[in-house]
Amino acid sequence: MDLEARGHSEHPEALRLWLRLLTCTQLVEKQVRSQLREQFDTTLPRFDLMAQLQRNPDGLKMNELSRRMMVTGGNVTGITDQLVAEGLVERVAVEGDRRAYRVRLTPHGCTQFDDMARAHEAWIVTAFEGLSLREVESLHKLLGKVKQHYHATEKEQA
Amino acid sequence: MDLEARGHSEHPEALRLWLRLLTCTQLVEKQVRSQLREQFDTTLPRFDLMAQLQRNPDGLKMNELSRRMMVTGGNVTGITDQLVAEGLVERVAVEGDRRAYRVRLTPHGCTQFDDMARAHEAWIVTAFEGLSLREVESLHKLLGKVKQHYHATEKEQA
DNA sequence: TATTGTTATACTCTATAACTATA
DNA sequence: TATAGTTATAGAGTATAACAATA
Repeated sequence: MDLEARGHSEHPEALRLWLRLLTCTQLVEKQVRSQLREQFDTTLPRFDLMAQLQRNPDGLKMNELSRRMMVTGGNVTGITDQLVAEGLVERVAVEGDRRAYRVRLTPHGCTQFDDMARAHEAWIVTAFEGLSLREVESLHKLLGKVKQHYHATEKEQA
Repeated sequence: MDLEARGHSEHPEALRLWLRLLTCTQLVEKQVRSQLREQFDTTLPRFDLMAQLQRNPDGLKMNELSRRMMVTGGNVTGITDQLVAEGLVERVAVEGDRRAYRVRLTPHGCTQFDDMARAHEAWIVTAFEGLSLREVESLHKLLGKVKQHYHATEKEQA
C-alpha cells in the first residue's frame, strides 16, 4: 500500500498530510468494516446510524440522521428500513407533526449495539496503541482545527 | 454533521480520535470527489491510479497497482479498462513474463493528470489552511506513527 | 502447482429527482 | 408554497470466486 506516492508539488506539505490522513483512515476503516461484517454481519453505515441513536435515546428525525451521517435522506430511509425489518430500531410518531418520524433503538437494538460498540472500541484502541495518550490528544486537537476550519468556510459559502 | 456523537466508553480517547479522524477525512474526501466530478468528470480511484503511474513513469504491474491502491485485482482491471478506452493510460508487455502487463500513462494522460494534480493540490491546501506549517508537520508525523504501527502489526499477523 | 490478470456476479452505498402527505 | 419523508433509478465501488494463460 502506498497512497502516499502521489504528491509532488511546490506546496507539498499539505498534500503529503492529506495522503497520509487518507491512508490511515482507510487502514482503520477497512479493518472496522471487515470485522463488523465478520463478527456482526453488519455494515459501517448501519453501525453509524445505531450509534447516533444510542447517543440520542429519545430518537432522531430522519433529516437529523441525514445531516449527522452526512448522507442524503433516501439513504437514511433505506438503512432505517433494514434495521426496522430486523427489529433493531423503530419509527415512532412525532406529535404535532404528522409528516415526521422519530427513529430510536428498540431494547433489542440497544443490547445488540452495546455488544458491537464494545468490540468496536477494542479494535480502535488497538489501531492507535502505537501512540501515547499525549499523542492521541494532540492528534485529536489538531484534527479539531481542521474540522473547525471546514465548518467556518462552509458558512462562508452558504 | 456529527459523527463524533458516537462514542462513550471507558477508554474514550482513542474512540474520540477515530471519530474525528473519520469526520475530517470524509469532509475533505467528499469535496475532492465532487470537484473531480464537476471539473474533470472523473473519480477518486481513477485519479489515484493515474497518480500512482505518474510517480512510476515506467509503469506498474496490475498486482502492484492493486496493492498500492488497496483494492482487489478485478477492480484495477475495471478502472484501467476505462482509462485505456479514453487514451489516458496504456498496457505494455513485460518482457520475460507473458502473463503480466505494465500499465503506464500515455503522453495525453500525463498532460491531463498534471492539470488535475494542480487543481487537486489547491483544494487540499485550502482544506488545511486552518493549520500552521508546524501543525501540518506535527499532524503528518503523528499519523506516521499510526501508519507505522499498522504495518508492524500487519506483519505479526502474516 | 502457483501466479498474473480477467471475467462474472452480487451487494452496499451513494446522489438525484420525482413523488406523497402534511404544514 | 415549503417541508418531511419515501420511492425509483442509475452509477460507483467493492469483494468473491471461477476462469484462462503462462510460469
